[in-house]
Amino acid sequence: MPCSPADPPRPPTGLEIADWVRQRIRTGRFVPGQRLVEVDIIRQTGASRSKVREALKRLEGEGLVEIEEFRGASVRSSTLDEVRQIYRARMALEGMAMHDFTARADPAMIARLQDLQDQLDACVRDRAPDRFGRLNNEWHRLIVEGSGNQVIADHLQRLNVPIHRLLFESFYDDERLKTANADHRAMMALIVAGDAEGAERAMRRHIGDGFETLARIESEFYS
Amino acid sequence: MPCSPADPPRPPTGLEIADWVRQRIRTGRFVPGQRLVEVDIIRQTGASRSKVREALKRLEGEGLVEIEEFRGASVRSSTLDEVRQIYRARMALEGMAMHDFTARADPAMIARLQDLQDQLDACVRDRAPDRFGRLNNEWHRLIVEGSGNQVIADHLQRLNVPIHRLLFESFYDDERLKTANADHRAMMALIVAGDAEGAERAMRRHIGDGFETLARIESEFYS
DNA sequence: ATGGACGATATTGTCAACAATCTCGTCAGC
DNA sequence: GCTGACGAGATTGTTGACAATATCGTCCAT
Repeated sequence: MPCSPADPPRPPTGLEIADWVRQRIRTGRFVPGQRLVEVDIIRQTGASRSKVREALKRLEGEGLVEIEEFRGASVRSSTLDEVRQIYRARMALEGMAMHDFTARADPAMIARLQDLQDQLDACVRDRAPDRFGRLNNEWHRLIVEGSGNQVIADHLQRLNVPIHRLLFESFYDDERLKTANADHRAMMALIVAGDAEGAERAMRRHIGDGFETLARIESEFYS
Repeated sequence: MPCSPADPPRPPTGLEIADWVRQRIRTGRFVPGQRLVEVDIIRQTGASRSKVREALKRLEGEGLVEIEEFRGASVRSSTLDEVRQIYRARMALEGMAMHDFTARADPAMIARLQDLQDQLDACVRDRAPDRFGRLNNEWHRLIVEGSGNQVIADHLQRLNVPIHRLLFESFYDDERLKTANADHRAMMALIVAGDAEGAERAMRRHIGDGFETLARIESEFYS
């Protein structure tokens, strides 16, 4: 079993450290307000201090982390109003992505989307909110990637990081799960019909409804 | 003349260096493809090397510069297709900002907007495309700031940096100047009438037309 | 017990020296 | 003249030591 000779213990790069921290923020392993002490990250990742500092600066630029002089980095927390603003931006950008996707979609992409849709239907039948959440993210990502607009894709990816957990939360409400899936099916129909404007409107409504549900569920967590 | 005792030669911070470089990229003092040599920036700004490197990394995160290992930073250049994608994102976000502005606008904001509009009219009469460009930027910024959505404002600011020069270019076409100003006046009317959806559609058309004009003018500069 | 001054420790910010790599001119060989 | 190897200088990447500041426990006076 010849193991490849050129990949053993390579020290992580700044980008990798940033990914590592970002991942942990997304999944809730690092919670808002938590301090990110350089030495701890060094110990856990094996990176050098420069790389860790570089990564934290990068995450500050993304708005994920707050850095105070001589007090270091901590996970930034969002207010409910900021979440609302993020959802508003998502409505705009994902709506536009849906518009362009519909105008460009070829049969192969539509087939991939249909495949995902079938799996989502199965999740609704089986009451599998967690899996539904994952596939739902895939579904949205497919639309955005298929829109042919990498700029919008990048900005959406950044917007989604701070609300990653919330993107799963609302599907534990069975009613919301069904509504969301019905939205998806309706959008599929509009895509197939080539109705770009209709699909865009539907996407915006869909995301707007998602926030309303969320606001009801989560409002207790915010001031 | 007591000069304040606590502001003498303070070394620039990383953020200030980033602003300094960003400004020079925006105004075309640094052109796409140009190498940004650390020592040169140090000499011109008086910052330490750490700060300069920090600033360049930050700008890389913003997509403004490209950093290659052991080759350093250079100003990233955009293809025409990327400019198109940026304009598409602007249509989405500024459209949404216009929607929310119209729904929220109070008399004071509308008055400030009207004031700017009067000055824009004067520029059209006087054939002052340069001043028109500056005031036009102000006009758009006022809409976005007044929308009450800082997230959208931030993302738009980032989107605008690489196309800053282009935002002035098309107004040297007298026809475009008049059309754009007519768009503005029409949007003002929709805002006053409280027609948020109409204003959003108008803004999207306005930006879309801006790109079309640009694409005609500038297409020769891109492959 | 309480509040405030003090100091030890922990943590972050800065800098300069050194290492790694690239760039570009030079020159030998064909 | 052309090509490719070579090497000096230029530029970037990395590390470690040191400085500046914050944190938190301790002790003393009241």
